[in-house]
Amino acid sequence: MEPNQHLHIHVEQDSGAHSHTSADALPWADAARETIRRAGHSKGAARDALIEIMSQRDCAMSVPDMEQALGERPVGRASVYRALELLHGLHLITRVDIGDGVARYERAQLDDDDHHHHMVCDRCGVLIAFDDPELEAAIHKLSDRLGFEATEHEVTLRGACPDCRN
Amino acid sequence: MEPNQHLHIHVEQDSGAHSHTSADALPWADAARETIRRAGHSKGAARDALIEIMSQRDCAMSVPDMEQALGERPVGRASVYRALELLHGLHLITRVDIGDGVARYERAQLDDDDHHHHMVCDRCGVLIAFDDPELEAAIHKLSDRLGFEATEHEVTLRGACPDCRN
DNA sequence: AACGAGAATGAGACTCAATCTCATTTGTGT
DNA sequence: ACACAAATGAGATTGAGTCTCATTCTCGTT
Repeated sequence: MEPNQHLHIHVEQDSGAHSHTSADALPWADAARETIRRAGHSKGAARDALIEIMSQRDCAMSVPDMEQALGERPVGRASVYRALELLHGLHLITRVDIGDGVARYERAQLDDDDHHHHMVCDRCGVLIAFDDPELEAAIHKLSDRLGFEATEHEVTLRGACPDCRN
Repeated sequence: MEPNQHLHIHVEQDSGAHSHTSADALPWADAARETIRRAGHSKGAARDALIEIMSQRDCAMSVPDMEQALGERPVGRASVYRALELLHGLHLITRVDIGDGVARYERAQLDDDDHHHHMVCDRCGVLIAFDDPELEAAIHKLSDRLGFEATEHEVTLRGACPDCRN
């Protein structure tokens, strides 16, 4: 029932396949470090290690996940949270909240071509990512009408995944 | 910066005004108690007090909010969480997660005419409820296409509210 | 109305993510 | 190399949420 599995689905409207591999990992790490430098920050080992870890994973990670992934490297809790705060403030990562009281974070997409949301299966706990142009369009139109300048949005579906429906 | 203010907005497409008053409060409390009874549960003072509190508020409440609202009445923490679990399981309340690590709950709408989502202002912390038929339609089409049986969904917009844009 | 099985309750211990403090280490410009 | 500022980490602290278990209450039965 823990979200330890991850899938990615792309809802096709018309075009071809859409890959969700970690091909963008390295460019993201570089872009992140560059953005941080330009924002006037010194470099630091803890933050660098965290960027390294996050660049290697496609799926949303919790802080405990990160601490485990860091393993060898001794990175203090406080530094992890500080780094996440900075990365989030610079829109380099996105916060994902699936409702279990644990914040998760994942790389923000450089091209907003790859923007996506999540479904959580109530039964097996699987976390499935998906993206849907039609949904994005509805959200953009909506925030315009509301006069709300939305810098971020998050959509979470909860229910039974295809496997658990059987 | 705390979500202590609440507004409700309805995005009109065609029809007339839509009220978001607590007119439905009493029917909801009755329906809730009836549903619980039919589900085979005995009645209990703590749960009843909680239903009373929740029926009087339109906006999403956190557990600390509820404990404060209960004030006089001595309701144990455990009973509050148990009652919420039961109410949620019976779809009588909806869980709202605005990303501050505190779960909030609000009455589920009896008619799904009044289903809504939330915007959180990053600056002043105001929590604004809205509903949009177009967004709902996009989500329903989406979950059909995904083969995901979504019993619940949640949309959260983050950014600057109309007031804070100035 | 008294009885008893099972449900509901509450005090408080406990877990764990997240925050805060502050002394120490590291990075950077001079 | 020097000095100041930024980054780091160990550990204390907070606070939401969970768990346990003894007690109280409900409700059908007698």
